[in-house]
Amino acid sequence: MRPAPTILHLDMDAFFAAAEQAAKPSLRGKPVVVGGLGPRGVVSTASYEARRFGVHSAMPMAQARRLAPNAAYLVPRFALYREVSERVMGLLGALSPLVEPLSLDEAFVDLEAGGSAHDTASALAAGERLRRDIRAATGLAGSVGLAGSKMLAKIGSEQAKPDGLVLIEPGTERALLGPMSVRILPGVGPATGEHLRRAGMTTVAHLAEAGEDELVRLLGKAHGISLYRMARGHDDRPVVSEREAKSVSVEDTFDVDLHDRVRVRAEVDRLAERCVGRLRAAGHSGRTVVLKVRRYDFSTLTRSETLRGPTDDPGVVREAAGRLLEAVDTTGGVRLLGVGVTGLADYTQEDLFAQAAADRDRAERAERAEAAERAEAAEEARSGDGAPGPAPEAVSGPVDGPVEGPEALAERRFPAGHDVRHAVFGPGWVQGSGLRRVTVRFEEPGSAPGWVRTFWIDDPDLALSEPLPLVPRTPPAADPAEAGAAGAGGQSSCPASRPKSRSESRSEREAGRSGGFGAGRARP
DNA sequence: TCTGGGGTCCTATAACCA
DNA sequence: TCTGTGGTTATAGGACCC
Repeated sequence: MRPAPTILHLDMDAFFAAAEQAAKPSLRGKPVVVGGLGPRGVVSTASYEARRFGVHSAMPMAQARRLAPNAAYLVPRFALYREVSERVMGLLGALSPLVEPLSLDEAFVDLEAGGSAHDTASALAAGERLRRDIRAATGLAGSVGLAGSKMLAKIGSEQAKPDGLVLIEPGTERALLGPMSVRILPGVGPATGEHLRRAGMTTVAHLAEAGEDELVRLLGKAHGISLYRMARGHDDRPVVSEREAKSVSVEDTFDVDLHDRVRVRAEVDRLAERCVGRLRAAGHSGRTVVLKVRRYDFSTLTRSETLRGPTDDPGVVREAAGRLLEAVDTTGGVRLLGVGVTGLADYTQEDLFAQAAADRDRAERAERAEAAERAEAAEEARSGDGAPGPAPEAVSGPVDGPVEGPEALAERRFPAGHDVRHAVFGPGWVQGSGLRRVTVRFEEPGSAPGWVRTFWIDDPDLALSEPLPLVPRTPPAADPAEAGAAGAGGQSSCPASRPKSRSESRSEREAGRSGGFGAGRARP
């Protein structure tokens, strides 16, 4: 018996960028790029408008800026995305108790387990209803794939993008998959793709023809077997709702490579503290401490140490990470450091020596911290190419990348894209900051595109604020005026009375279907 | 101006033990 | 006692995913 197409895969379209566009009316229909804005940042998400310039996820931000110099560049606001995600996941939960979130913007749902679909027609109806509900609740578009397996449902949602639904009828898998690139299959990334290409296999059909033995020979047992099954359209992985975390880790890439051992050690200490903070917040302890070092040449190595029992003691993790660091050659410079804990448990074994060790450690750390301050100054002198001295405010701040001048200070206090509130002008968001000034655009999710104004960063009337909901939490009862402004997908009713600039006209053309959105103003 | 951050899973090798 | 075998752990690295 063929399975009914009752596995649903939801993928929100350009999620981070779309959420920012919904929050900021002037960005609708415009290229928006969300990601790290530092010198070594990469793109998290590009809006569809930005993708037309060739910008895509994981691309170095510098390259994105070259391709789309006029796009809006924003740092991610996870608090906002989490909130939207929770609303979406809530809607999925209403369809079935079997929901498997893959990330903030993606999930599988077993519709049959929830009794919300049992055949093609009912699955289609549930999928379309879900897309409508998501749009009503969040203002955002999500694409849906429906199929008899996870793999095919995911391929379906991929094909449905943007803002669509695709159902893959059971029985049509082989014909559909055959001509597709091997890269469509889960687990085939750049390395495996290249490996297969060298063996003459570029399409899914090639894999199915090659046979299991050949794929196992090429890729190893687990990978070979699973890939052969997938290539033939077989995938019986169940939707699992609860997954236990297996590790917790934090890592930082530095704007400038670290050369000084003392500074490196101080950073490892900080990361260990942060890691344990997260570990504890999750109610876990862990037994194996992992240190990760990426060197100046991007070569990455990890060193790990397994303790006698699980711990959530910051001193113990710090010490272990410090010991691991001692075995690593960092001459030449360190680009990234990370500290992680695996072998998670939900209890700790009170280590009798932990207390004593922590005491000893504290004394050592105090010494190191002093030395680190000196080293940091030296680091800056080496790499600063004439950068101005540290701003007074920066000195008391946490050790975090190079000492900042006035430019970086404003950027950190008012990160691009974050919500602010002005005592007189009300809610808005940071359009840009630097040289001790902040430029704010005064608009909010339901409003018309707003105007901009620039303030000094120490303006007492200006403060960062929490993200505003994209759609009002409790929709007002059928008031036509209100519904028009905030209801369906942020269709802000904004007449553009001002003549459009050339770049705006182009953006709107490129925006295609979303052309009804407000014009806004050109970015400075 | 090359290349983030937080994960998962798999493989190979070595050590240890019965 | 020597040798082989097989299982489990620890460790390191790599690929992949969003």
